Amino acid sequence: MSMRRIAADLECDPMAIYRHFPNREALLDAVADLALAGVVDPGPETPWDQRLSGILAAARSAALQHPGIAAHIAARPPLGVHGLRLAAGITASLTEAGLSPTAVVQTLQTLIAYVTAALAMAVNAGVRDERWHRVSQAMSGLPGETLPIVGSSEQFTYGLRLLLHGIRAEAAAGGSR
Amino acid sequence: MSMRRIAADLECDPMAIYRHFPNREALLDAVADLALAGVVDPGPETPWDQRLSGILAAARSAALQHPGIAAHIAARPPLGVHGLRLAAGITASLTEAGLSPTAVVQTLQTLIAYVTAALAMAVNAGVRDERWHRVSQAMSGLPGETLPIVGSSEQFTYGLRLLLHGIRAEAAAGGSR
DNA sequence: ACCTGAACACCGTTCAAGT
DNA sequence: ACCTGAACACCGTTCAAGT
Repeated sequence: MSMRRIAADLECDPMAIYRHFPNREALLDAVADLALAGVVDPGPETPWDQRLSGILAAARSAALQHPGIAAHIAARPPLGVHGLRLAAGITASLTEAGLSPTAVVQTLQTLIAYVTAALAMAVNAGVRDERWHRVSQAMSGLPGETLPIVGSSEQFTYGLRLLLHGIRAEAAAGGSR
Repeated sequence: MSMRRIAADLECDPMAIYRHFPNREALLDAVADLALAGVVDPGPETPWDQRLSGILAAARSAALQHPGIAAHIAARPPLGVHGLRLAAGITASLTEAGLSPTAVVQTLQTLIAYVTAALAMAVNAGVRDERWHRVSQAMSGLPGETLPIVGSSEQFTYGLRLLLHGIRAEAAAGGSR
């Protein structure tokens, strides 16, 4: 929620917020970046794939700890200091993996797309989205109990593993280009 | 935009809409599904990876032809008739690829996450998001002209290729499980 | 010069009042 | 019984009026 709601929680006039931020979006950007402050980059000593997974998983769980802001993180490019710091870590990992500069940027975009979507799913799925449950049941015919939960960290890890396979294949195929 | 706006365009009372749909979300779900009506599934004769790419790319471009509804498609599970039809096509492709039933459901979720995120990027990036441009520049040091455009179909295809690599690897590793 | 809060132009939805 | 539209409880933001 926002502006009036935040102002009420802060026990101040709604307009006082506009003294500090030009608009609602700027305020949410700032909060979003703050939510990523605690995410640690394992750094260049860690193997690139572990570093990559580490950053992405940590960013995901950090965002989920502030569910109110997760939707906004999911919707905007990471231009705050912490967002850029993590993007730099991912970029370094991908470069170390052997991708060309162009491939690094494309893969960075793909990864951010994936994390934000996984985040969005986790947020508006609660923990188990009844709607998703119905899709899965309709498709698979599996009993409900064994289905992977939408937006779960297991589900996130699975998709990330697919992408890591792709990155390795891409690096092997065109690394020097 | 919505309810009052739609009613104005329809030249009717805003409340008349509530005679046909219980709420705004139900209306948008219906419109979203309609937007996917024209997406054709190449069908089982087509090799699974081409079928998969075909469905996803077609769904993406169909959604982008109605930019007003793309954001909603990006935010909700595909439970309309056309959404389920496409999900069934994807499921069939993944099964043919050799994934286990559980892997099929997990991969389906991953793919939908990716498409919806790519869609969201394309929508709120216009065609070239100045914010994204800044991230990419900060990261890569490449001249702006050569950067892949955020939310472009080339960018979409690149990420999809990564995922297809992952699916093939997964099928080869654990197909019979 | 600074800050407050009334006011503007919205929104989705409810529900009493009309037919 | 059906439908309309006034009203409710919001929203982000502007801007005139106060100090």
